[in-house]
Amino acid sequence: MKIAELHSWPNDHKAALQIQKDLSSEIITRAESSIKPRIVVGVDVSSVRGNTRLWAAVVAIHLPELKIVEEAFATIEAGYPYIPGLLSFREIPVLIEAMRNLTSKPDLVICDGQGIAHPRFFGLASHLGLWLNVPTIGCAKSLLVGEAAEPGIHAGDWQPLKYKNRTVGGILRTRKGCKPMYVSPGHMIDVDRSISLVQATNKGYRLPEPTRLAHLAVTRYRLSFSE
DNA sequence: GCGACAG
DNA sequence: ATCTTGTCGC
Repeated sequence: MKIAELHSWPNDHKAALQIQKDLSSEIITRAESSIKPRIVVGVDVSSVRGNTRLWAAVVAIHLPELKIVEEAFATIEAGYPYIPGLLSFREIPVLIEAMRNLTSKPDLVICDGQGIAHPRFFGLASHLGLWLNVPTIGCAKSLLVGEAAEPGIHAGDWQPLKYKNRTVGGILRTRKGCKPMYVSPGHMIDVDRSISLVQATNKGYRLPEPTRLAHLAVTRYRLSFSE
């Protein structure tokens, strides 16, 4: 068990890398259940250049209607800078705080970052999923690691994302003619199900609805502090 | 050593 | 991620 490390925070980069390596073995890369999720939560974090404060919004959506059932927020001082590959150590504390303010019980969380499509197979979505013990999907707007063929131009077209001889996710065209999304399992889910659930939560925009609404919500929340 | 690099 | 206007393509 590496659960102790799950709740201990790294003092330096080297410790952070080791924690990711150790915890990655705890990640389940298959579907925990075949039951369709009803409550899907989108999460997003916002900040301001030149300031260390972070704001977070979590938005619970009901499937398949894609309607908001609840929103929750939190803001704290960042305890960690942004370092590619170590994003979760920066964003998880404020996300945990926001999740504590949510009364709905999520069946699935969609994160704005990578899952196992990560140098040590332990991106933000994996870290958050392990911490919350909830199925999670990483749905990022750009690539961190891996290689894939260019997906077709139509919505729904996708290609497997490979990294170090493993299929770690897929590059998914969520909207015709738009830049694709980088989808990977976070925890307790597999690649195929991650792809299909991102599509099931898409409402015709590039971003899946939970993520899109969380982004709008966190921007609104952050701006409410400067007035 | 060099380039790449989620948010 | 943030800052920031108009502009091009489906």
